[in-house]
Amino acid sequence: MQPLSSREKILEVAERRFAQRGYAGVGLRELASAAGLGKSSLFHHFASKAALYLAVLDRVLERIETRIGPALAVRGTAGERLDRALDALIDALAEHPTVARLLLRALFEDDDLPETETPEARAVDSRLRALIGELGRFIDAGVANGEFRKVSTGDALQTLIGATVYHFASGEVGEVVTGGPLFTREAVARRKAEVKGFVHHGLQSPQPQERPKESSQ
Amino acid sequence: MQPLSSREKILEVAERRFAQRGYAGVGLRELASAAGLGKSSLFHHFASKAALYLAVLDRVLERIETRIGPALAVRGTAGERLDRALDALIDALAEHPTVARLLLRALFEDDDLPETETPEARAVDSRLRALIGELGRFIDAGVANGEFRKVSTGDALQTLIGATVYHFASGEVGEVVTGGPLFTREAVARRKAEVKGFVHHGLQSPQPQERPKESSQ
DNA sequence: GTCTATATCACGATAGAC
DNA sequence: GTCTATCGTGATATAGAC
Repeated sequence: MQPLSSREKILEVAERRFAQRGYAGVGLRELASAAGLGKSSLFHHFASKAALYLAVLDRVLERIETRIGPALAVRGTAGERLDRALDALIDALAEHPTVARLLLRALFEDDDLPETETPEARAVDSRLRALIGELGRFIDAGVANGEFRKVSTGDALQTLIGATVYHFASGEVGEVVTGGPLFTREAVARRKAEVKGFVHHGLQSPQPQERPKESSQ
Repeated sequence: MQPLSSREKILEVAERRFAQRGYAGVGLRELASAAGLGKSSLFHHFASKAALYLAVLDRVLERIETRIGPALAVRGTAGERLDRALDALIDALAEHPTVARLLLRALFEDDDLPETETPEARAVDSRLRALIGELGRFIDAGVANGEFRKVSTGDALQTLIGATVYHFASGEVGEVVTGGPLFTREAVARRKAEVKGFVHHGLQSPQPQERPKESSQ
């Protein structure tokens, strides 16, 4: 693998910084020098700070798409496909702590961006809508064929996003809640199992007072 | 009710601004004039921007505590108490769109604050830990008496936080996902029902291909 | 308790040499 | 494609009059 181009190096550094401190919290001077460049050189590669931020977001969404698309395309019951999609999504989020944080910050940092009518912004927006639409149609299909309960598709999707994206973005608070790190192999594997278990069976056991000592972990 | 004191007015305005644009995105000048004051007068009421931010957070956590505490203290099965706690939490989050956003931003904006060793910061931290501990012990109890599945307490708690806090913080993205507003009375009521339904029954129906047309909405 | 004025600094962005 | 220098602006915070 050849060494990173300046553009790629900038994107890499920017992803970490934006995930950690948010759009407004990152200064281009600091970012440039962390990428081994002078501040002005950034403007040769990206038209503005907002354009750089959107390029970072786009790259992350593209990575997630690449993982989830094939998982949803697999044949099988809706339950099986859901398991695969959750595994793929969690793998994408667990790959690096920046991913979930960027996604979660992007929820409300739209307000922060100076212009929202640029072509880059519309590209990110349509990528996100495509991903949401894909997952939504998939849940709909499961409800339609009777395999899933008659849930509100949108609310179910929100719950799944919360269970995955929020979790891996939750940082120190999440470590307090779970009592340990979030990104070790064991923690990620446990999260996958717990989310799938929660989705499949629900929190409340079907037989309240019966054989309380058997279920798998 | 007497008119708001300057301090209260500042806290009110600051809560909206910090929720909307984040810690780094808010300028004290703009904030002060929105509160009807000169910029320098803020420093008479709060020692620094960070202290103001922490005061805002503390006030929000206090409001949530006030709602959830009584709900958890009620007698009943773990399932009933869970329903009450979820209702109380969702009511607190739905009261004003700032609440969930502030909480979610607080997850990662700790990195943004200049000092984390001030007494105010420790007050917020201990308030948060108390709330988490309370909810955790409550789930533990439900698992211990066999009413809940043998889930990982921390992961279940993370899922519940995601289903509630994330949802009401999700803004425009959440509106795209659910296909409508998040804070209308109907949307909040539907969210309560969906979250409780999801928690109780799980997404996958117990009898995959049977009576697919009956369950409640 | 609020104000004006100011100190100090960092920000995003541009100009233009090399 | 990277650099130095600089513009204009707005940031947090302080000093001190009223």
